[in-house]
Amino acid sequence: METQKYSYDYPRPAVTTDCVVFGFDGHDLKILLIERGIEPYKGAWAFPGGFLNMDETAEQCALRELKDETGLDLRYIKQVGAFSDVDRDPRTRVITIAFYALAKKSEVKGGDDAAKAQWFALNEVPRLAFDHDYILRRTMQKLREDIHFEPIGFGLLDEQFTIPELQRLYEAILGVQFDRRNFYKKILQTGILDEVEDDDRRYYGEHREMRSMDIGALFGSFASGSRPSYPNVHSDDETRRRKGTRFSFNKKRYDQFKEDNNFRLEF
Amino acid sequence: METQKYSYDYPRPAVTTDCVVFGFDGHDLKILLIERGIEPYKGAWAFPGGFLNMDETAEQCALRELKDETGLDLRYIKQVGAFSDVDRDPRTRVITIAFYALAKKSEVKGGDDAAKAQWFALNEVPRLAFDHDYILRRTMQKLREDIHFEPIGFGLLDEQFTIPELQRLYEAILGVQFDRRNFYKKILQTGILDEVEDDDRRYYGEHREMRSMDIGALFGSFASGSRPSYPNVHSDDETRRRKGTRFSFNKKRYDQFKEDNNFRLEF
DNA sequence: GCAAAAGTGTTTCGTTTACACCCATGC
DNA sequence: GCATGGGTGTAAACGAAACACTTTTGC
Repeated sequence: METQKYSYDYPRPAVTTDCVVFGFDGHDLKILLIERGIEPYKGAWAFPGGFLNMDETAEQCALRELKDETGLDLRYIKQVGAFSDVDRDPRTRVITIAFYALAKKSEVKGGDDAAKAQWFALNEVPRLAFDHDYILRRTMQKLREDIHFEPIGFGLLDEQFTIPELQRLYEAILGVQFDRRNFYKKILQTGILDEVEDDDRRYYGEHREMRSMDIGALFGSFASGSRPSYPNVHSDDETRRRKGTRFSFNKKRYDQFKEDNNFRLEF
Repeated sequence: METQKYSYDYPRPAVTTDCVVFGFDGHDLKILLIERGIEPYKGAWAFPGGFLNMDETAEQCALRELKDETGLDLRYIKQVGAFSDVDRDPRTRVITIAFYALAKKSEVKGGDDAAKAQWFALNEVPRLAFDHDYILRRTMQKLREDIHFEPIGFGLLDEQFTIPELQRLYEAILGVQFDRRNFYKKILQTGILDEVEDDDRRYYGEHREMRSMDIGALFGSFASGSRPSYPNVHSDDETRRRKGTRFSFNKKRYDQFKEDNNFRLEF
């Protein structure tokens, strides 16, 4: 190994990114962790992430590391913040920029490809490496705040979903229970959901790409420099007709609704 | 100048902090800028900030640089996020972690001590150096979001204030107008304000220190490692009796109110 | 056919909004 | 004394919350 190749007038911290990936299997909110293969914290679970390259933004770094380490090829992440405690990494001074990402139901199922990556339900998360326990707590806080401003629910569901699925998701994120009738009323009267006709269900596969672009436009504040690519589509059993009336998300009406309501969708 | 003293196996970006300081003079929301004395962007206005030392957190760095460059000795800042565009600094790869801070009315008045520091009303902000225009936009967004979760209004006012002052502040931050009667009703029925008795006003000076500690406890999520110090108290004319009924902020009732209302104080 | 989950309306209550006049202060 | 800003109550409209039964689906 060549050492000491890069020199500067003043000391510099190393900079990494970490990505908290949320997934929802229809009942529980989960996060994706990888088991560390090297010291420090060898054998402990941690968020996917790694060192920043000089020619990429933090967003690009987080997405690249996520793909390398878990096989997940997502496109939209949101920054949680920088974590800069002096001793957070025992090796050297490391500052990390944390993000969270939303994986769709189908992607959660396909996620175990990568060797050491594994989904954990939120209440079964083991003790994590570094300060990742703290980062997780902060990220959960941010997710709960952001859900009022961003269509997070729809980033975690596939194109078509039922209202009870959406309700369970909101309940999992916010940790509360809603009355089913009130939830139906509230979400339907916003007009942001389109009921999916029976005929459309058969063409479900062809709609996927559109759906991806919609979400991209929605998260306008997200990673600006990320290049387009397509998610790993797993046409599992559940893609076919399930019980319940299926809905899809109408971006145009969502934008309209946000403008009319001070950019809030409250539950 | 000795060069190249610090060497690493892999390239590292430089890391800086920037601090957007908000102040409120009773009518306009202002921010504190410094005129750059060196290239790049010599002569342009920018946020106070500078390079991170190896033995300090980003929060500590931002507070230190703020004091060095503007004379403001604040204690509570909140992180906006990391900005990592590859070309945001023409010299070398620089990542900045941005914060915002709240200065009290009295501190705004005393702020011009420092040579090149100057307060600008939000609608009179000049074009800024680096990507600071963008950082400012993002910071304003965050401030508008945070005002629902944190007692930001009270961080920008002195210990005693009138309800119309508080209303003007909310209006300045959110960019909307409220009905005066409804504002009174709403803020008073929360119970988080204590009316200041005439007698108490004379002891105002002695209450200042308590007030500082209250705010510290409130912003529990703020800089954890910051060391205690006391603000520059400017006993200007307005410390003495002004027109209008004066109120102070009751931390205990505020905490209670937040718990009862899902941590939101909506306007 | 039985259990579990989906789907639907109405009433009550509290919150938000709209609105006008008198009072105190400073010039 | 006049202009500016401070201080107060009520009624109407709206949105949130509470609440039970029928239908459909999966086994």
